[in-house]
Amino acid sequence: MTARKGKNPSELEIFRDFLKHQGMRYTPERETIIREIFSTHEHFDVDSLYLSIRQKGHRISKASIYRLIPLLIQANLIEEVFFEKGQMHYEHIYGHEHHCHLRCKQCSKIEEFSDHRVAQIEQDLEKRFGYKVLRHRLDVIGLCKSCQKKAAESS
Amino acid sequence: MTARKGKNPSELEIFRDFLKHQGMRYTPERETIIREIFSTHEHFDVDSLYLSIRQKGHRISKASIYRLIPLLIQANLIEEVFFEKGQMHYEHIYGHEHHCHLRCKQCSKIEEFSDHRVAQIEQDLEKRFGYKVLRHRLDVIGLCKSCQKKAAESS
DNA sequence: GGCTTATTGACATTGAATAGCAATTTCTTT
DNA sequence: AAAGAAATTGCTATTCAATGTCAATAAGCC
Repeated sequence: MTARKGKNPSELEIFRDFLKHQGMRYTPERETIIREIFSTHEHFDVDSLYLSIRQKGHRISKASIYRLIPLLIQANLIEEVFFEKGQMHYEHIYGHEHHCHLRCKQCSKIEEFSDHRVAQIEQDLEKRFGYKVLRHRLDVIGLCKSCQKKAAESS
Repeated sequence: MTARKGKNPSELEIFRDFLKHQGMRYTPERETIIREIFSTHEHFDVDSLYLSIRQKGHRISKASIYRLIPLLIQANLIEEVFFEKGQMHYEHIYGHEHHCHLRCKQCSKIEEFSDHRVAQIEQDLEKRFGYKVLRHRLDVIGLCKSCQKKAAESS
């Protein structure tokens, strides 16, 4: 399906360049973690990432994950999505169509969507405030269909 | 300026009703905390709120603040804005014109803005996904004018 | 291969947020 | 207005995500 024609650099190549530029080193541990992050398009937190890496038989310490995340953010490969139950949640943004989130306040279900009007808003903001816009995060919070039904029944 | 004509209930009245509805109690401690939150339109975190309450001579424990915040969120009086340096930041949403944030990635400066197109997006989402939309949060991240200048100089 | 220095992993530490509990205080019910 | 049931407060102890420390290891350059 997504036949990569060798034109876009992979996330690993990008990160390798990023590290070299900073005088840092490319290690097997870092590669393993990045491969795992990019193996799905799901959101993740440090704990779930750690577990899925372990389940695949790799022995990597949690500290290495914690240390890698700020670097991946700096390299624009992942970003913070939301903070829930005491843990930050992330998702990779490279190689993944940008999208916004529609979240149910009650059951935490998430729908993804995108809307070109946000890009227009960004352009206007650049003109109005003189910012160079890098990215945005739009979270819409509401009640999903079934939670509305439940709420109506219990009133 | 903002002559309150007694028509809109105050945040305290709303919260009082909310508490009664839940079988909970209205206490002087809760009133003091709410008054402090609504005395400015600034963002706050638990620590800064605790300090400003103490500076006004009130003796309220931090635990009471931590316990009150989820209630205020439930009552739709405040909401989480962003998580930074290990602390959640909040702002009150009742009695305060809704707005979005344009944040500088480098220096953390924040510009507030609002845009009617977001309301249109919400309406479309309700139709498309069958959600009842309650609110949204749009954070645009970029580089402010002076940080762009700095970046250009040091390249 | 050898050298410099970043990185790893294990453990200790920090600090925001939560839980437990006795002493109070609210609020309803006489 | 007084009493009683139950929620709340403030203190302390606890949890646990995230960070710091440091010796051992390994990457990357010559």
